[in-house]
Amino acid sequence: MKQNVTMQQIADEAGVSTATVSRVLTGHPLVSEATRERVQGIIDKYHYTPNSVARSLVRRCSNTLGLLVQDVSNPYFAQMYIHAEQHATASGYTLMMFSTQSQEGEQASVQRLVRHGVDGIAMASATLDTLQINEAMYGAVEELSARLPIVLINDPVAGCHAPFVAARQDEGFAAAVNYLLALGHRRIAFVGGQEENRSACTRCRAYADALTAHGVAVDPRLVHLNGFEAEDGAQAMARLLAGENIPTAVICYSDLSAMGVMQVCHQQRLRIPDDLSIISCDNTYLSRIGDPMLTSIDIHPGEQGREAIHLLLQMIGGGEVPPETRIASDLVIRGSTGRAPEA
Amino acid sequence: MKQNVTMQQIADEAGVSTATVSRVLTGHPLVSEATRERVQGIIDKYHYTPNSVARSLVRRCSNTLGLLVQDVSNPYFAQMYIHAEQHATASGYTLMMFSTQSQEGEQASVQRLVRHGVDGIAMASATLDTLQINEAMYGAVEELSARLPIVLINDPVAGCHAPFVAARQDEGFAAAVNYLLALGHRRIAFVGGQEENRSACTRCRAYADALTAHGVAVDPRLVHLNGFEAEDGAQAMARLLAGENIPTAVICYSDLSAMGVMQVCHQQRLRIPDDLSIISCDNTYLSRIGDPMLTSIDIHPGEQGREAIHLLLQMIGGGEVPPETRIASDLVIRGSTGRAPEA
DNA sequence: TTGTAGGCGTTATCAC
DNA sequence: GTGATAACGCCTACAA
Repeated sequence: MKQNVTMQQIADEAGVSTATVSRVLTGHPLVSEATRERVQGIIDKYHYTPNSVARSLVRRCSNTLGLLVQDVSNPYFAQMYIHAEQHATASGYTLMMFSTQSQEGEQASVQRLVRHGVDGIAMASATLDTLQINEAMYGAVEELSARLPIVLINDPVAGCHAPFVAARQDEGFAAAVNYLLALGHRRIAFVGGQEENRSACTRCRAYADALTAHGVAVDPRLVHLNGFEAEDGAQAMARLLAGENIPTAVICYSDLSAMGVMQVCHQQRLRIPDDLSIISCDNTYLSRIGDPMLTSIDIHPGEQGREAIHLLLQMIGGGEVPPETRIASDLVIRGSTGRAPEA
Repeated sequence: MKQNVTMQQIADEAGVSTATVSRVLTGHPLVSEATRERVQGIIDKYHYTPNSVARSLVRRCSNTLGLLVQDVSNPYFAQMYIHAEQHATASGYTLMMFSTQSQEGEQASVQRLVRHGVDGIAMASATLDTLQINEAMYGAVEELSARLPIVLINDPVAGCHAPFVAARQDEGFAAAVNYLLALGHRRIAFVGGQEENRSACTRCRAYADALTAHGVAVDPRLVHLNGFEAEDGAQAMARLLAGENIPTAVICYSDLSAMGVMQVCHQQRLRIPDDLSIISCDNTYLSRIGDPMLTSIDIHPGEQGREAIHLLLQMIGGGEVPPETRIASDLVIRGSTGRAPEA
């Protein structure tokens, strides 16, 4: 392993001090054109780039940001990451992403980000998206945000004072219900998510509220918060079809849930949207690769990621940021929704 | 922003020198039980963790590894990352992943990893997976691997001497063809990938070779290397169905390609596998969320990632590593393949 | 067993 | 304009 070239060597060869090299590097104005050129020549010759570890140490900032997501293999989070990364890069920062996979890994990941000296952290935390209060995590976040810019990507958490960015999931789901009602549907099911999950509850409550607001009673047999995976969606759909009050439309927690629902519909030869309408949420590419393509609630994961980075940069710059940033949701209409079948 | 606790403060409060604190931290044996406990107490009290930036600087290694992938939103790469990350973490390392999205971003990403002082880099490079020789990239990799452990995740590249890990794509695709031939298929199409892409060529050649080995001529009208996206798969399938020599089976470059193929089949009311058999590659969760589930060639992205990290760690430890590591491919049979329809 | 001192590669504050 | 010099927070001979 060849040693990396150091600033001292550049300085020696250029016959100047390291201070001057440093000035050339950072574009400091007080350096004569002649020396600047000479030094730059040596720098180019060796393809020298300053050691950012040393630089971070003395500058006490690393130009690095952290992003925590639950699972990158979910295109929803992948999208969030990609956009966050682009924004960070465009702003001269490097984004370190960790996919925690499990709630247990979350605190450890935060610790690692901190130790690696990131200048700020955006968290799409799983732990903070549950209803069961996790004191340890709350405390950790509170403590952390006293030392470091922290932005939560989530619905608001009581007791956490970090600014957050979140989609208007409620509006999106209400719009979805209204759209289905307008198409004549009355037996509308909700599939996916989990009882203890805050996002799932928010979405499900928006669904229920929109129904009751239009005088449609919520049938608990049509509500299946049985998990986040495609397979869970499939199971829920199978049970719905085996049940008594068969729905004419299904609203899904996510694209993934919807894929499971679609799978069962195909298996059972249900025609979509003739026999059953489906609306998913997330509007990732998954909503476009099935047949028919899914009408989907776009909660803009990319924008959420981008905005989180934006807020982080503001905070690092010493600016004030609003305690909450809301991203609008849009209902993207595609082929999976249609008029309710004549009863 | 509260200052972080430093080693000096711990030392002061414990009434020892920083050297002793350091020894406690690193588990050095030569420190009395009494002082160790006292120091550890203070450390725990403040939740002190050593600043890893400073540590990296003096140790001249960061316990950090880099992974470059083309696109994390592709579950294939997400899987690779997740397993690589797990292995790195289990080995006391932190993995920094960059999703380059474009070939242009690749070199910049490598540069950033290097500057951030990673101890080694695993690259699932897009640039190195093309047939058109990219001198710049070759040079960069060669130069890099003289200074830093580098592992390529790819088929071998002439002129690059970094060790690589790659799946036996050829075997997987040959097995897929053989399986279809055994089911009586003769008109077998290939869909997805790109002419200039090395992986695509490897897979397509394996497909062609397996066919000719069994005396089946390759019909160029059945080969569509028209892109990597699901949509490209859909277009190819649409063209196949509009063509003269309609296939009874399709082998797809990837799960994504296969999703597009499936989409068109559903649209055109083709029954799978009765009218058409489909085999995909990658065996990500995509292959399990459609109906029917896809028979798929598993090229074990997770194992590739894990193995790449393993090799990197070996190299860092000064060990010798084999120039090439091959991962077997398996054909996972599911519902999308069946006997050829009677002609 | 513990402390002192020097250095890791930069940057920033002074003088000159 | 430029160059010493002192940090930044930690590790490691070497000395005690």
